[in-house]
Amino acid sequence: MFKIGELADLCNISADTLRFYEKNGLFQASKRSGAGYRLYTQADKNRLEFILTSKSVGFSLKEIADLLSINLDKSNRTCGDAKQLVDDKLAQVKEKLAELERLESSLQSLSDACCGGSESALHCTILEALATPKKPH
Amino acid sequence: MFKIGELADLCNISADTLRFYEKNGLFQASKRSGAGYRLYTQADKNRLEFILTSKSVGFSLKEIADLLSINLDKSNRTCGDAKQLVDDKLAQVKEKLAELERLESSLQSLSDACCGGSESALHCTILEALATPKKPH
DNA sequence: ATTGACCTTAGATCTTAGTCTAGGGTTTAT
DNA sequence: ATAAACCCTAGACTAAGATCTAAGGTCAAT
Ligand SMILES: [Zn+2]
Ligand SMILES: [Zn+2]
Ligand SMILES: [Zn+2]
Ligand SMILES: [Zn+2]
Repeated sequence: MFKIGELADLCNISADTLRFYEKNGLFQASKRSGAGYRLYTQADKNRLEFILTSKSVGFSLKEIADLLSINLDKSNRTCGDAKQLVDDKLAQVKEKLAELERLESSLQSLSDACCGGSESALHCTILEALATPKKPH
Repeated sequence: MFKIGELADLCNISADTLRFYEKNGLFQASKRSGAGYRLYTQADKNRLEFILTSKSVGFSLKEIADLLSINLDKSNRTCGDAKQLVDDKLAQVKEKLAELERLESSLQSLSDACCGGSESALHCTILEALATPKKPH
């Protein structure tokens, strides 16, 4: 059994984060000691690793709760259920990517057009471009 | 002169947002009416358009404040000053892009490996992969 | 003269994922 | 037996960019 600080160290997160996950219903210690200390089992640690791996591929805590509920009830849930969550997330990520690519290209154009020199910015193409209203897309 | 609602409509934002920008030092009405109503000039509108265009290429409000201060004092600032802000932002955007591309590829692998069918999720490769601790990169 | 649309302020609330503090109890080692 | 290191709770605070609410004042038209 691990105390909260031990588990936190093992998983490279803080004890505060573990308490936060608990408060948000993601993750509870299996037991408490006589003094009220949280005591985590290996199974608890596995569940936490599931959470952290999910986080590392971009899922929010709310989405991770959904993944966990599928994982907890595997035999009554389908591959389709799991894949749906992944595909929804993938779609979100692609959307953000597209937006960031748009920003990247706008910024690159701004940067390319400006000499970046040390003369005054009176005719700076960046400032001129930013002062020009853009039609909404 | 525009009242706050008029300017907001013209620029497709809310009056609340204009008050919020004011509170954050980005943007103030040139005048107030006898009753205390904000009154905006065409120059105010130009400044707002600068803000909104900057926002649309990804600058935060804090960064926009920097851009505005360069724009307001053009003759004492340099192209290099302006370009620096753009290049810093570009670097940030590229960083986020790289992270999102990493997420995209992880999610795509998860999705590709799962049949997505309607049988039980007992052997779902997605759930298996998420249960496998990842070494930190 | 009263309705409705508009404006004012200060302050609360939202989202996300925590971090930090205060005030106190427990365990371990010296 | 006492200090260090750990744990507990509840609740406040952070960033960012708004949005919403309450309570009230103003303006145009009927
Ligand atoms: Zn130049
Ligand atoms: Zn320039
Ligand atoms: Zn399957
Ligand atoms: Zn599957």
